[in-house]
Amino acid sequence: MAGQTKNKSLGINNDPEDDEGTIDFEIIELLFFAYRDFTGDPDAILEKSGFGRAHHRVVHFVNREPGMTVADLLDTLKITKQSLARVLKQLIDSGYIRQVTGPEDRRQRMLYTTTEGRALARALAEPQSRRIADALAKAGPGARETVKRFLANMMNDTVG
Amino acid sequence: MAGQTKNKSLGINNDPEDDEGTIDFEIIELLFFAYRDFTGDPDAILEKSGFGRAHHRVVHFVNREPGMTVADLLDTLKITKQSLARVLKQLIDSGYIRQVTGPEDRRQRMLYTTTEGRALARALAEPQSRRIADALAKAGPGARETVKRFLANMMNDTVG
DNA sequence: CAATATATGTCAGTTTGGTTGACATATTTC
DNA sequence: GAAATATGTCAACCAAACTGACATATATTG
Repeated sequence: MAGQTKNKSLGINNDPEDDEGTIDFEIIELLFFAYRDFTGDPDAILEKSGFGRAHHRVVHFVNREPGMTVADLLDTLKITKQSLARVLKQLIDSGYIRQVTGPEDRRQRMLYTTTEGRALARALAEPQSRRIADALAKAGPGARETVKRFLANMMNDTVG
Repeated sequence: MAGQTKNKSLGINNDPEDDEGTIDFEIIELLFFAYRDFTGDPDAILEKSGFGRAHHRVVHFVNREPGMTVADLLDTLKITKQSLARVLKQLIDSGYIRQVTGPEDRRQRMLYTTTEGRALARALAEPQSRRIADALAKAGPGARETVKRFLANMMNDTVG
């Protein structure tokens, strides 16, 4: 038995072993720490711009898919339009993102990064990209494909 | 050239190709979506308890390292003690976590999950663990070791 | 022993980024 | 012309972080 029994009368658990073997605490925690430090990379740049992580995500996805509509963006971020509104408005007012009335459906607003928005998106992505490259290089050959498959499978809408 | 030139006079970028090859947008986005869906797993359980993700993290780490002090926890979570205070107080008042005065240093409060806290931690970890197991299985043999190395290397304090 | 440092707790106010609900406007579709 | 859709906006609210200030108990140090 791995269990310790002292403190049992207090309802205290001090035995970390019981769940091992059934629950994958190791990768759960690696994901937590890896993602925490990964998202910390752009913070210095964001602070200079006066933006937060919400702005980061918006600039990122608009830059990646130029011409996406507001509805597309809401679907990607899985937030409400009221949440998006403030952040998007600030990015438009600051000149990082522009809206263009949809050519087919004039109700739509197609979103584009400006030159400055594009530069911001790139600056934010750069340290993250470097971190990934280093981590993959140290993880050995073939790591990129394995990690890609793993992460894709972790997503809800994975088909295969 | 991959660039489109229309809209240039408006300062609009609609060319997603420019950065590819230098910035690893693919894995940046896979990480975003994978982590978003991964952290969504426990939400249903948390809602029943009336807790949030902050509570989840506290119960998780206290359960994993029984007897850790408040300072340990702050260092792990990288938040301020004022942020931790409310969440920790709620968990103590609800009977999920207990504090024990440090046997050597009586200023310290060693943290332990109660039986209920342990059950909660396990319930929260279970769907995440299942998601990981499925993703690893589909990612092929050897995926676990590669993913572990990759994630560990993504952390700030990775030595090797 | 007195002074200082440390671990923790708490009060008060602020910020970011999310939520719901209601309603307005322009445009498209039926 | 009526209904549905895409977007925007107002208002209130909430979760979870932040800063700054201060209190208490205990440990360490001069």
